[in-house]
Amino acid sequence: MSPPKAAYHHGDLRAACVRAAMELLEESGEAALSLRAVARRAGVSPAAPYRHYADREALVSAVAALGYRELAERLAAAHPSPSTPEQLTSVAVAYVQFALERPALFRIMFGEPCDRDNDERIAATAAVSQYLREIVGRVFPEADAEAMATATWALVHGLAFLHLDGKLDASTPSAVADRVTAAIHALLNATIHGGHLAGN
Amino acid sequence: MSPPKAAYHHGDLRAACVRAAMELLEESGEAALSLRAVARRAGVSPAAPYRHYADREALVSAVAALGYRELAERLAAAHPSPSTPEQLTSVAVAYVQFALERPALFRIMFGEPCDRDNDERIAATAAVSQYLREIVGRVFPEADAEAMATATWALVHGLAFLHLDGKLDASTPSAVADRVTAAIHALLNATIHGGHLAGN
DNA sequence: CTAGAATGTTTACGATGCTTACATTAGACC
DNA sequence: GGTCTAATGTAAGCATCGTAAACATTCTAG
Repeated sequence: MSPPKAAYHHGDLRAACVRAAMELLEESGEAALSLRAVARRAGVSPAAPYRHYADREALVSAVAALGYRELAERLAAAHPSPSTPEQLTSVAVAYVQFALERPALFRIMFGEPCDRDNDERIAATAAVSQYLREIVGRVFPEADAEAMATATWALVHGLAFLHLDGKLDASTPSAVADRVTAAIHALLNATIHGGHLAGN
Repeated sequence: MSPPKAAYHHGDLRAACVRAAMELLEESGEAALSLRAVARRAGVSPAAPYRHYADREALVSAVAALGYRELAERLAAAHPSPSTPEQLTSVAVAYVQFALERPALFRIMFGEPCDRDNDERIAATAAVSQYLREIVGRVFPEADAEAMATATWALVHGLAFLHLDGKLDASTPSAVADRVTAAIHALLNATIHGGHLAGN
């Protein structure tokens, strides 16, 4: 059907590996994500994936890159182009919920020493970063865009991890959404002893 | 010398294991942290650690717990009891720098599916959380303490991870400190289209 | 149709986590 | 002091893993 040009013996082992890896990850967590298991699931010998991925980490990076793309979709689905703090908040909630719905994937995307040489990965995270910067620029036009984008990403990213690690209660999605919303509002409304902080 | 009561065959394998594990972690990263390597370094048979730790994860949890304690010390050293935003910021910088100086440890503390049954670990993270809440209560007495503490921790935690993962440049400590400071200031000074956000 | 390149397979090695059965030693009791 | 028991460490072994090398198969170009 599609032009991925049906391949030799298997069909398209390269893609099948990422797919199998993603499935294993979602089904049984990161511990279950072994190259051998991926090969088994793809119906192929244990050494076959090495024709397409230099080592285990290369495969993991490919999975992470896919994860970034899916995260981007998810954020866009929450709101295509937020321009108010409320809309920004809904994107933040989507970010955290993505992390909670796919914890193993999220950990692979962010919780591992990352492969800085993987182009796919670099491009994917640059896209997320870029997307965030645009949003922040719209929502906080008066702020230092760079610093504000960093702060926003960090805030949301931190909320995701703290929930993921059980540091914050994540038993129900709505509790999470409320906490994320409250945290963002608290920060934005913070009045420092009634005044403003000295400029950066 | 000290009263740790010299033990049986080894001396104090339990403690020696955490120490060896921490060393391996700092020297060669998480990948090098195997139970066998720990046993080797402690000069003991590969199965010996199992007398003290049910499995690999139990040892890792012990290392993480130690990490929490060291992080707490580090934060206290930055400022014993911060009560201004500037002092809070210096604690935040210390948090991020701890993560960058001991990346493997930090990842083990926060980047792994955590063992929720480990008392040491629970107590240690509760302490950090409690400490943060006190600070925030002093610095932002008018804010919703709960939400504000959450937001602050998340912001700092997120900054740590984004630097750790190369999403933000962490080449020099001062660049990191500047960015952390700028991010916090940007958020606290954010004027949402000139106004405030609707209550919680 | 043939040759070479691309793709998978077999087999093997060393390392790991963990279990079971066994050996040693420390310390309590008499 | 001598003996018993439980705490501690050892030996040996299993299943799994990542990865490499040699080999086989199949696609594609000429």
